[in-house]
Amino acid sequence: MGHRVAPVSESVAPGRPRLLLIDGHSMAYRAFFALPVENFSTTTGQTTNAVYGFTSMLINMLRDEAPDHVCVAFDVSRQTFRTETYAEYKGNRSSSPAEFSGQVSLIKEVLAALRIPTVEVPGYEADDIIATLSTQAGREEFDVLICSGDRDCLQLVTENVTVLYPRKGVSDMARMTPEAVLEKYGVPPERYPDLAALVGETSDNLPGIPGVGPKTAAKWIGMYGDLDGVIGAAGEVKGKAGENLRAHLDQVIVNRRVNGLVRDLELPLTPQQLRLPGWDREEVHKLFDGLEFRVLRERLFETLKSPEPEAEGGFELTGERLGEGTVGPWLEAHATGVVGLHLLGGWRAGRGDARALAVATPEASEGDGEGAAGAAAFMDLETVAPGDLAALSAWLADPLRHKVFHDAKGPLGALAQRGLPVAGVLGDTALAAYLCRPDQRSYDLGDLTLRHLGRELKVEAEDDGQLTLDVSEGPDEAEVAMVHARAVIDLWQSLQPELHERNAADLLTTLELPLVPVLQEMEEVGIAVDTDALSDLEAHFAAAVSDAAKEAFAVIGTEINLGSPKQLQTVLFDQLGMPKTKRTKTGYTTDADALAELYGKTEHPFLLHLLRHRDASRLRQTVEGLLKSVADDGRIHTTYQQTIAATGRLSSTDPNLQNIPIRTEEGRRIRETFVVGPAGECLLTADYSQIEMRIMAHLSGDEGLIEAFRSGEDLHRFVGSRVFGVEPADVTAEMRSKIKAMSYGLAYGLSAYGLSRQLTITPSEAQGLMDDYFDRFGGVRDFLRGVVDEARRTGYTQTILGRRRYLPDLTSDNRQRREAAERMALNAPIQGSAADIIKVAMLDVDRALRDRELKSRLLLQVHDELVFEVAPGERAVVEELTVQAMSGAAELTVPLDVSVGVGRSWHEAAH
DNA sequence: GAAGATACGTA
DNA sequence: CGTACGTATCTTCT
Repeated sequence: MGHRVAPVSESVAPGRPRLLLIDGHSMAYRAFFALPVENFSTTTGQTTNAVYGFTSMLINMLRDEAPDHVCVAFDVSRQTFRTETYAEYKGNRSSSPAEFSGQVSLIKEVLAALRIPTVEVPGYEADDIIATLSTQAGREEFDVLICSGDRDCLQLVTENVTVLYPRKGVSDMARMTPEAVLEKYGVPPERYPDLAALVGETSDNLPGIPGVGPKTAAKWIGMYGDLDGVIGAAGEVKGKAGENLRAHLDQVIVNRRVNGLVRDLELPLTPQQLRLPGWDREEVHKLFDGLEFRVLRERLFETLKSPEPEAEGGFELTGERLGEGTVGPWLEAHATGVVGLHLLGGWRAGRGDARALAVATPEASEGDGEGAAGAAAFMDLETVAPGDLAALSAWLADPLRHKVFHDAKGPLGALAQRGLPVAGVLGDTALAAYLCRPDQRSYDLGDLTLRHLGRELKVEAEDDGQLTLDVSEGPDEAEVAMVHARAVIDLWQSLQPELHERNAADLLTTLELPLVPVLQEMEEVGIAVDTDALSDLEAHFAAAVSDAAKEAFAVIGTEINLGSPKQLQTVLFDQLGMPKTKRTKTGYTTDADALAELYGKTEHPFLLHLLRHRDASRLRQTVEGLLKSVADDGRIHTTYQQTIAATGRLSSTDPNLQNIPIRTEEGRRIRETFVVGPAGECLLTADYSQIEMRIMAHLSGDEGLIEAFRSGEDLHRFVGSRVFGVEPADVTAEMRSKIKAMSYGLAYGLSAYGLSRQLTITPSEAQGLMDDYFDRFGGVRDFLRGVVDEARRTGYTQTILGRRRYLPDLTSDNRQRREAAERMALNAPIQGSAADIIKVAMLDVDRALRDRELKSRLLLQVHDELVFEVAPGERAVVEELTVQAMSGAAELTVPLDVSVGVGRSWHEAAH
């Protein structure tokens, strides 16, 4: 037998005991319909959607409500005292689907493994058990929560009894308190069965009074006090409703007899005996293995493990400001193992300034006593004595002295620019946390220490209970910096197991971490800009904007703000009476697609001017932004974000150089202003051709697609010839563009409907096109399906380098969220593998440039493209080693083609 | 002034 | 009812 784990309850603050009562059947049935049957079956063919949904709901309850007593009640059979009273009771219910029936016993097994008591009583329903327990518990000072999809339970609601009624699926619950019941139904909880008797309950096959809904029923109960009052006054109720009431009095009385819950059953257990005894880890493992519940298992263990020590306070500190002559000795004494570093200073856009450095050793290293405090030191880099600086410099540059930073890119650059290059960077806590959970929005050090260490990022206050006079004086800069360094090293150590569990340790060491200095240098170098040309462009686009605005105003006769969607809607739909477009949250869309469609319908010239205005002001705004970003050296230094995109891509900010226009002629003029610097020979761009489709071919192993890439034929032409059954030469431009749209759409989880919208064909034509595609490229279909299935089983997707993306929503009972997660699951391995590959290429190129001591530099990365500034005389060698590095970055079953171009501007270097 | 919504540029 | 981003602008709320 497995060892017991302490129940959640023991950690909950003392107070009134909390009892959770669940209607097992009702919730299981809800779960069954909330989750798609076809997505939940084990390899042996057992359907598990209801078990999954129920267990998921249960885990959420245990986590969010932290009950210390729990009971799940089940119905025994359909024969109850109610069917004796009223033979038709629930007579309308068809027998439950075959896939459902078998799952109830599995749910009972889950409950058994969790040591959650279940109760059932022949002749009675789960609701009666719940009613009895909640009545008893109410007398014994419990707070009671009832989880049931049966509205009859609402009669049990009191100040201390709340019903959680599922709104949608099994995760979205309405908290029905007395106030909520009154608000929703217009009667207090104890009168609810009176109301239900009048209105009827379809799901129980209890007919109500025709023409009487909750509003009328609530009004009557309000007037006559309760059902007896209503019945007594039946004679005086006027109108059709009154007639119907008199005609159906018998049914109403039956209804009321049947829907009242029994509160005094003989039960084998009292509320006190429902206390959770702790659960059986081993049995849960065995059971979940059989059910193939990987994600749920993790959620369960995460939820029910000894709860997080909630922000147990901050960090204790034993640290010192290093004075003259002490830096070398301190480092020798303390900084021999891995240490955390925290730099004070500033850095952005590749430039940095390092003012002071804090170093901390782990809080408790092996061999030390329990809670032994590590050492910490602080040194001011601006005032440090030459001898100390030399010692620090040697230590920083020593690759055998292992260091960990949080978000190293800025600090490494800042230190290097102060003449202190750093080697031996073993880790980066921001990158580590990102690789473990790439969907997080922030990897702020404070958030991470709270999340992983359960501690606030602050200096532990001296708790001597005394008020000091100078309350305003907090910890000084050095203390704060040392605490940060301590947090970094403690966090690093606590991240290790997770890093290995999630297969991310190698990815960190061999890919993301080595990329840090590469990105740092790209930012520092920047790209040269022809500011004069850029200013000319600004004027040009500004003129186009006011031109278009003038003409637009002339057409409609008023001057509105063309940038305001709200004002546009007034003009388009109210004043000009155009047909309504697709809905947005606040009205109707005025996006470019919709405007073009409107123009097709109305040919109204205002639309043309508006579109021109949009284009021109967009371009002007882009140019303005770029002009503002030009640094004193005449170059733009973007910042690359390495922990933002959940798929593993980089992103670029301040300014974003990954979305510089290229599609339109006017837009491309902006690319002409990105130029080679004065000392360079030219710019060189190198990009992967169709890398995502190649990855699709590789991952799917589809013979047809692989052949397409090996044949050297134009991809879309080749695929088109297969899909349409014609010779490649006979693939028309229209056929080719349809195929192109579909091929790319597949990698995004495009639906037939979406494809039809994009190609302006009917959904069934689009479906036909997709069917033909998959007939010819069945491997692609199998692959896409397999990706989602596997992700649902394991909880994550994987790239070719093992980069994971966790998608818990794949098993959400909310269809929108689930389908969104499915599309992410389709896309993540493809987009992410492409990101892996180009990162490998960047490392290889950087190493090659360094090894050969070339002066040319990598400047930009735009997802599948690299931009270099080529030093005089190096064009051929840079081209050669770039192609080498990029096409050799991964071994795929298809070649990785790279195309290269050179020119004085980014535009000219395109190809 | 912050926050949300809308629109749109790239791969 | 197509993935991944960043930025500018307008609107609404605090």
